[in-house]
Amino acid sequence: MQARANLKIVSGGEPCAGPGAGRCANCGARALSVCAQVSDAGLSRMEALSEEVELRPGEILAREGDAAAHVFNITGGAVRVYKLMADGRRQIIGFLFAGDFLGLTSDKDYAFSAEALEPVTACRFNRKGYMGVVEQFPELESALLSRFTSDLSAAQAHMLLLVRKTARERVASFLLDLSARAARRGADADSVHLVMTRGEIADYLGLTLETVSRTLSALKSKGAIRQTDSRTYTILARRQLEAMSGA
Amino acid sequence: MQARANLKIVSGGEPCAGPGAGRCANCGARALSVCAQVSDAGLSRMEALSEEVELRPGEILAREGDAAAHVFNITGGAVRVYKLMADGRRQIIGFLFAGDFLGLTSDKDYAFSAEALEPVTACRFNRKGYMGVVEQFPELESALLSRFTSDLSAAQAHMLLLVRKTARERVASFLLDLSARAARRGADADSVHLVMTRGEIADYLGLTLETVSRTLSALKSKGAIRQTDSRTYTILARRQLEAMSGA
DNA sequence: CGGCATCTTTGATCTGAATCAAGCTTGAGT
DNA sequence: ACTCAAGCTTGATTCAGATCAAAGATGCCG
Repeated sequence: MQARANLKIVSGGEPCAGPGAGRCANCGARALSVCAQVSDAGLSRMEALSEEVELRPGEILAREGDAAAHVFNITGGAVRVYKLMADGRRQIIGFLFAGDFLGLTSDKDYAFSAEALEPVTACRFNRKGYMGVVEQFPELESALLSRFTSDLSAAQAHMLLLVRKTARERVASFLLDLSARAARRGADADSVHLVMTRGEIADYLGLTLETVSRTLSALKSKGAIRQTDSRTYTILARRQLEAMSGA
Repeated sequence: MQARANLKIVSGGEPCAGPGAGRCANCGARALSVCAQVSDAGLSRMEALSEEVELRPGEILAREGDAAAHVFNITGGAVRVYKLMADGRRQIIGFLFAGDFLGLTSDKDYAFSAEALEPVTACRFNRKGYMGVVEQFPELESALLSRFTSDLSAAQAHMLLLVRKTARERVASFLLDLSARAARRGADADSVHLVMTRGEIADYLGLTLETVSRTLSALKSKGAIRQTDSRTYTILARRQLEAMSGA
């Protein structure tokens, strides 16, 4: 099973090679790379819990309130994670790409929903088994803690954005963030491809789709970005964009 | 040293007795109560790392960007946790009361600042030592993971509030949240005492202090709450308040 | 008790982004 | 190549909450 490759422990923390797509042994391994000392026994128990899955756009990986059955290690494609209010108002919590994890929780149920934006490939684990194995390997557990720490601090930074930044600052921050993620995947940092719609960006940034569209147009006419096609932008003046992103 | 009492392991997860103030052995213990099996050796190592501290209003427990030296278990008083933008815009991430933890992170540095609102008593640990001991006791570690999980899901719920809720929904949610915390501490759930200023509430809810004041006045004139003094409100119509809190 | 600083309330006005409203572009399916 | 639906852009208008402004309340300290 190909998925096993995702658990192979690599020596260092070398950057994920390929530009996002397909199987990427390093993506998964990098996330766990602190645990080079994990015994073969532990590793093979992990492998036994894993299963490779593919999801079509629109397919649901997790639904808010449902029992948290799985942990996913995304190996390709893009996922949106969101919460809904009773009356349908939606907040997108974040977007996940290759190398990201989903469903790590010690709660019984998922606290959010997650849906594939594009065709997604992922390595899926039984959550209880996963958490059980993690508990037995301190190195894995501290990797998990540091993942939570960084998720939490990202959530807090995003709160700051949502409450205190203007529409322009939010959109500029968003483009820079996607650019940084592209760079981490080894792709061209100046070419930002939006896999999500304007409406989804809006729901992530706390704006409306019209405001996102207008703001992108404004950044374009200021010469900070150039639009290749309706979903791809090139960053022309990174410095300027950073200045507009508000800290 | 009194602080040791905070680490005493209690049998169940019984609610913290006193209404917030002073030393409360159960508060600390409750947070760690899953680990009834921790050996005496582990417990005494924890105790050796602990130290009781008192802080005056305005004193800083942690500063964003500084080395994360300590973990605090708040035993009395109230703390505000916040982030700043370069130009001074402030976002309050949350308020902490007796029983809450601060500084649990696997990052080198604090990602936020924290300041005492009232006189605060806390049990302070050397963070590295604390994390080290935690790693050796799986029960402690999974308590920590579940704390992170709930912090993260609280942060995500707060994002939803910040982006999608109206001013009235935010203020109603805030009052209900404080009421729930009071109930957990064993205090009267219908009497909500605000230890923070209108400006601090505003910075937490993503509003201005004028809007918070106006909204409280509006809730008062609708008969949902009654004002005892400028910092204390009584919930008169909880059902109504819940309906106004938007999900 | 009195004086001063801090916090709170309320009113008047302004404004950034939402909402309402057309067209326009893109791409998948036939 | 044509059709239709989904997504995007742009314009006009509205509105919730911000900002500006000015009294009251509260409370601390000498």
